[in-house]
Amino acid sequence: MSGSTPRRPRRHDPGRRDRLIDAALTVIRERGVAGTTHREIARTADVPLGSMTYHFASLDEVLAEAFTRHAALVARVFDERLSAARDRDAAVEAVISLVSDDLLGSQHDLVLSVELYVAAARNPALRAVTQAWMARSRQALERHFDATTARELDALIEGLVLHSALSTDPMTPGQIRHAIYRYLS
Amino acid sequence: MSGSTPRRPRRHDPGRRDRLIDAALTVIRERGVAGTTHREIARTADVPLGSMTYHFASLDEVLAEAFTRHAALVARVFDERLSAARDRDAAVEAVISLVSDDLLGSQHDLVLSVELYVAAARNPALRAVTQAWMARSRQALERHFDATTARELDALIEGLVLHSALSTDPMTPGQIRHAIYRYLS
DNA sequence: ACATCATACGTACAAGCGTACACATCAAAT
DNA sequence: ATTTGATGTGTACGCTTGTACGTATGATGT
Repeated sequence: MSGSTPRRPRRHDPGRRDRLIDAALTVIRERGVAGTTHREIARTADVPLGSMTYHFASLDEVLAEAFTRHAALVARVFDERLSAARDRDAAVEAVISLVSDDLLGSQHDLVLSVELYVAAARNPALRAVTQAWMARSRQALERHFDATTARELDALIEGLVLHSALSTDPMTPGQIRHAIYRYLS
Repeated sequence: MSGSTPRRPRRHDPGRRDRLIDAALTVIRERGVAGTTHREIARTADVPLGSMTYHFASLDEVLAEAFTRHAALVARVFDERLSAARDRDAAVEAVISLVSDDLLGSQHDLVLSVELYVAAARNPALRAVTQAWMARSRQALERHFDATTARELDALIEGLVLHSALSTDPMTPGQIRHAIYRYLS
């Protein structure tokens, strides 16, 4: 008999704030920023609504933290891939793999990035997140390319990924490789 | 004395639907898709709220029509610039001017495009609009470049514009030119 | 002059939202 | 054992939203 209602035995769990940020990312991925609400995040993380206002001052704060985490994750992948390359040829291959495997591999995360761009266009706090992220990926590229090339290459990558992700007919790894090689002459 | 309340003498005006779509575009530019509501559009166009539900079945329909119009406007600029070019060199200059002057010139319209991308990621109806638009700009490029080059160049343009628009330190026309020339070897 | 009916208007409503806040709970300090 | 204060919970409020719908209006065909 006893409590058939699934109890919520979760008093005092440290790291709940972290889980909420992860839940927020999940919700943004699935429903977009527009569909991201306190209630939806709480439901996803299986915590009561009140928990949101306890841990965050506002919904904007949640969004900012979620995007910061997303940016950090993507930036880390950039760093790892590029720091493993030991010469320029390897760096070029790393970039191609980055685009083909990491960025285009997970459609979800790409949309997340574009959502961040849009949100940043309206919200100055998020703008800082976007810029820090851009700066970091450019910096990773500068390990192997001069500053101008890094910037242009970064833009090309952005365009290829965006174009690809929104098209019904995404670019194949071979086409990605072709475009990058052509740019790098 | 008489009626200090500004009257609304606007019975029977044909083309109101069109004006509403324009007003919607204005609102999207200024407040983003998230801040676009029936009431805000009505206020901008100076028509009563009821007029919205009379002319459009839903808010999504308004958004779709607004984005379609935006896409058509941008595509037209592409066509005009590129059809005026008579040889490949002129086409390259046209592309550079397109990016530097038309796209980067109006910050607002750029954000509008990115908003469309995001909206398209969630809404299949808008996805069709985005794709038709992409197809058309690629087709304009194909007047002067082979299909592969057109696609890659289109992506590069997208990346340059996006990157530039979101950066505190946008690219100068000179930098745009440099990037495009480098890609086109 | 009159009837008709597409067009336009104002208002109301249910749903969902962010946020506030009083109360419950429990780990740690005394 | 008792106190205390941080942490967690449930509920309620005020607001905005999309949309529906009954009524008003006036151009048009007769």
